[in-house]
Parts: sequence; structure tokens; C-alpha cells
Amino acid sequence: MPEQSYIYAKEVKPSEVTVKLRGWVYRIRKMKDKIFVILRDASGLVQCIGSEDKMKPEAWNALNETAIENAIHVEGIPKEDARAINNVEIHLRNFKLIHKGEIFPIAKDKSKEFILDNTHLFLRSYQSTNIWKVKANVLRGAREWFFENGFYETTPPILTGSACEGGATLFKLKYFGETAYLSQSVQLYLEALIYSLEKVYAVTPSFRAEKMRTKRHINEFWHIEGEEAFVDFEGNMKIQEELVEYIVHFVLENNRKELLEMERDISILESVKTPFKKITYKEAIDTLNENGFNLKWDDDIKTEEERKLSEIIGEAFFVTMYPSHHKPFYVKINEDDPKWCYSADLMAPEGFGELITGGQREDVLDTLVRRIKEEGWETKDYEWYIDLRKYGSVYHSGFGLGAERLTWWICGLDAIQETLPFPRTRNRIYP
RNA sequence: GCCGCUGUAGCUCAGUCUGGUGGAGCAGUCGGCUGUUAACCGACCGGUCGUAGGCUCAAAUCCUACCAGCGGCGCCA
Repeated sequence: MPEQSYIYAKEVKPSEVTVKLRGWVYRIRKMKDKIFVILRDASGLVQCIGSEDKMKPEAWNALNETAIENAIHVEGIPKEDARAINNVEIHLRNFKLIHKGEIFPIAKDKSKEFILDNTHLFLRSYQSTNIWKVKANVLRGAREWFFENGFYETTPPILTGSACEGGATLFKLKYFGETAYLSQSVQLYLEALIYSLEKVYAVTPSFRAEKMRTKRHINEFWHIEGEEAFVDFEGNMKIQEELVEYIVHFVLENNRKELLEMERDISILESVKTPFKKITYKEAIDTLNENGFNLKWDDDIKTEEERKLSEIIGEAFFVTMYPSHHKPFYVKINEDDPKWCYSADLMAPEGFGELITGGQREDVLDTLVRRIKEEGWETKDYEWYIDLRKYGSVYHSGFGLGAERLTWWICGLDAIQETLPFPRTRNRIYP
């Protein structure tokens, strides 16, 4: 097994013995009798130096032919040198071109459009790689927290026959002569699963057909959704904040290097601590009106207002108790004052917007049926869901966390599109 | 869906207002080079100016339509 003898760039330490690495050319600088080549692998970068008088002619010739992003095999002795990355460089004894390839199209100057056209190549950039590493730990952190707190991971369907959000935002497809849709949320299915497992979650792609052009929307995103039996509105927010706190600190622990390379100000991440601030929708409107806005009690909190709120509050916060008619049929209405419902949004700091929407679900059969009708849906499309309130219905709550929204904020990126290797947006289905 | 902007070399852009033989940097090729840090120096190569039509002696430049993309908003995770 030759693989066993290879090491990674980050493992290179000064030594007397020859090491072997393989990877791709990050940079190469050629001089008369010396060539500096910086090897990139999954772990990072390491500089190698080739000298004509210390290599066999075929190795030197191969090195001379090498260009950016060629796949290479290097062998040499690592020596300490302050002029190299991480103060170590490999003095080459042998060098092979695994694949020379064509001229790499991505260079210093690149536009947003060009990057998107070449996303399949751009995703190997150092910049992107750091994001993928953080995102992997966002997902892993979430799974660890759920596991440690007694949640079961489940696998609800992505192909569905009925809507969960608004009908206008569904991707339609043909399904053996019938119409089906791509899932916008697996919430309704998770609600069915609580009757056996009580605490469940799922990590699935969700699809929204909105024709939006913003820095915080993508048409396909990864949804981390939880659902819990015998948990009320308050208990649900506690779960959400603990989950987010755990993920943020998990990433800080495991990706400090990546965050620093992204020039992320990590102090705001370090300060994430439960309990998060909570303000009611009503208080949010009042606060905004005290700060120059002129909103009525049932106006939407739009992007501009949301940013202002975030600026005023300065940390992660929940907006709770929205007007009932703003929210879908499955949200539980406050029985004492039906104007309000048990729905909350978790807002990221620094104006990054909503990370989570969650709330207590309507568990009363008659109210649920009435609300489905009020919203203009056919009850026959939701019969199975309505059924759940007929056989041992219990109070329960749940939420949906956007994996990309969270990664976007943790990394402090310009656009959420950067958190997916192949972001699906209005004008992009290729590559 | 609405509003705005852009389209010129493989890439990033200048040139468009004020019409008169299309430029630079990077990449590439060749040569040089003192341990380079997206090296540096010299030469060369590189174009259907998004597409179609119109005005004009003459259009990258002015007009019309179309196409593509980018940005913002609605919405939401």
C-alpha cells in the first residue's frame, strides 16, 4: 500500500529523513537553477525547493514543465527555513508530474460571474476549502449536539405531494403521471415521527423556487430540522439556542485556523452564550419606532428593519410571538389572545438575519382544520397530517435551522452562495 | 416579479459622454535571472468590441430590439 508512506502538508516537520507528499501546485516560481513549488493538499500548503544539482535530470525536467494546479508527487528532506510557509520547506530529491493538464483558467483577476461559471474549479481554492472545512463542522457539531441530547436522526422524504410553505415557492416535477414537489421543509414528516421517537431531527436539502437575488438566499439549501414531543414554545427556544451555541463553539475549537485565515473577527463568536436575548414582535416594532421607523403593529419586519434591530441588540436574539396571520397553519395560536402565535425567529448578530424559524405546533384538531381551510388549502391534501391530532395528540414544537445561514454568519462571508460548492440560484443550474 | 448596472484579448479592465486604422496589466510562448513569497526584467503571441438591425462618408462609441450576466428589493432558512 504506497498510500501509507505519504504524509500531509500540515504534518511536515524538519527532519533527516525523506518524506513523500502528493497534491497540486498552488504556486510555482522558476529561476535559473532553482524552482520553488508550493504544494497544496487537503491539509494545507508546503513549500518545496528543487535545485538542478541535487535532482536527477528527469525529475528536474519534470519540475521545469510543471504549472499551476498540476497534480504532483514530491520526495525530499524537510528543513527548517524562516523564509517558507510554517518555517519548513522540502528540499526535493525526486519529483514526478502525476498529471500535467492544461493551463488552469483561474488566475489572479476574476469576476463574480467568472467564478460562478468555473465554480467546479474555484472550489479547490484555499479560500473555498476553508469554508468547506467550517461547514463540515457545522454539520458535525449539529449532529453531535443532537446525539448527546437524545435526538434520533431520521430520514424523511424529499419528494412530496403537498406543500408546507407557500405554493408559489415550490419546484414542481412529474411523478409517474402525478404532480410532486421538492421538499421545502420536512417538518410535517418529523411531526409524525415524534409519536415513536419523541425527539427527532433530520438534515436534508430544502428547495425554494423563489426568484430572489439576494446575498442570503439560495434555491437549494441544507436544512437542519428538529422536532420534539412534550416540549413547549420556551423549551423549543432553549433547544435552539443550546444547539447554536454548541455549533459555534465546536467550530471555534476545530476551525480557528480557518476562521483566522478568513480574517473573521472571532470575538463575536466567542461571546455567543445562552440564554439568548428574546424580544416579542410587539417590542421589536416599538423599538424600531423609537429609532425612526413608522411601523404598525402587523407590519412585516423587513430586511432594513431587521438590520437595525440587529444593530441595536448587538447579539443573537429571538423575535417571539408573531401576529397569527403572518404565520402558517401549523403554528399554535395563543389561546388567551389569538392575535398572537407561538412562533419565533432566531436572528444572527451583525445583521446576518434569520438563522432559524421555530415554534410550537398546533395540536388541537379543530383549530388545525379551521386554519388549513382559512389559508385556502384542501384538507384532503393534509389528511395524514390532520390524523396526527386524532390519536394521542400531544403538545410539541420544532424548528428549522439553515446550515448555510449559520455557516455564512460564522465565517462572516459576503454572500451565502459562497457556503455551497455549487450554489443553485435563479440563473445558475450549471455547473 | 420590480428597479438599477454591465457585456471590448483566456482573465481583470481602460477606451463610449465628444463617431475617424482597438489599448494596458495578468495569463500563455521564448529568452534572461542573485532564495522566490500571486517573484522580477525583455521580447513575442493574443480581438466577429454580446447578437441583430438602423442613422452616418465612417460605429466599440449614437439609436432600436433581443440575449446573457451581475447588484438591490419583495420573501425567507
